Amino acid sequence: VMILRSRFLDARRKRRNFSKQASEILNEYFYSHLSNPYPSEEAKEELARKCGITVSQVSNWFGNKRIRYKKNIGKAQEEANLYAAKKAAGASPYSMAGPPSGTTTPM
Amino acid sequence: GSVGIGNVLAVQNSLMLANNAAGVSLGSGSGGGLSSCSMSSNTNNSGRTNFTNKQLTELEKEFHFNRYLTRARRIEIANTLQLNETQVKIWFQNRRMKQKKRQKEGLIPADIPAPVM
DNA sequence: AACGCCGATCAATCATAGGA
DNA sequence: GTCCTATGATTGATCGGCGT
Repeated sequence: VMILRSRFLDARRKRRNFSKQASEILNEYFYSHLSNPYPSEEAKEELARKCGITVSQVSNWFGNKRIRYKKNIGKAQEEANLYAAKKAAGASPYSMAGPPSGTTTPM
Repeated sequence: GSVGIGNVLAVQNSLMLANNAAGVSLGSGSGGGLSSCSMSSNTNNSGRTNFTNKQLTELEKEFHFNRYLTRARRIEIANTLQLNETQVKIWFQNRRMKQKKRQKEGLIPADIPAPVM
C-alpha cells in the first residue's frame, strides 16, 4: 500500500535512538559551542568515537539540532542551554577542543 | 579475521539496491509520453523538486553507466526527463557524494558489536 | 569571467521510536 | 490499540572555495 510513496528506501530508515549518554555528549558539545555549533571533522570523529556512532550520524545529529534549535529559540531551548552550560562549567570529563570563547552568543 | 567484514558490507549494500521498479528505457524515442506530462516540474511549495519514479530510475541508470556527465549527455537527459540541466547536474553531484558516503560508511566499521536485531 | 565539482550545510520530509 | 511528539535519515538545492 502506498508502496509508491514509501518507495524502496524504508529498510534503511530503521533507526535506533542514540543512547542517553551519547545524546548527553552531543548536547553538551552543542550547547557549549552555541556560538559556532559546527564541529570540525576531527571533532566529529572524536564525538563519534565517544558516542559509539558514525561520523555521518554525528553530522546528521548536528544538522538536525541546528535547524530544530533555531525553530524553537525562545522555548525550552534556553533551559537546555542552562543545563549544558552548567555541566560544561562544573565538570568536563571530556576535553573540549577549542577556545572557551563566547559560549553565550545565540547564533 | 577478515570474513565478518564482507558480511556487513553485503548487507548494507544489498539493502539499498532495490531500484528496479519500472523497466523504462532511456535511449528510446521520446514517445514515452505517459500520463504525467502537463507539469513541467512538480516543485513543492518550497521549491524542492519531487522527482518522479521514472526520472529517478533513469538518472540512476545513467549514473551506473557514467558517474560523470558530458555537456551533451546532460542536455540529452534533461530533455528526455523534462528536467533542467542544472537539476540533472545537481542530481549527479549529490549522487556522487552519496555514493562516496556510502562507500565510506559501509567500509569496515572495524568492530561491529553484533548483528543486534 | 564563467563553469563544474567537492564538501558541508540547509530545509523540508519521511518513517519510526517512545510516551500518554 | 490509538494519537502525538521527538528524533534519525534522506535528499533537492544552496554556499564558499578551488581548479580548469
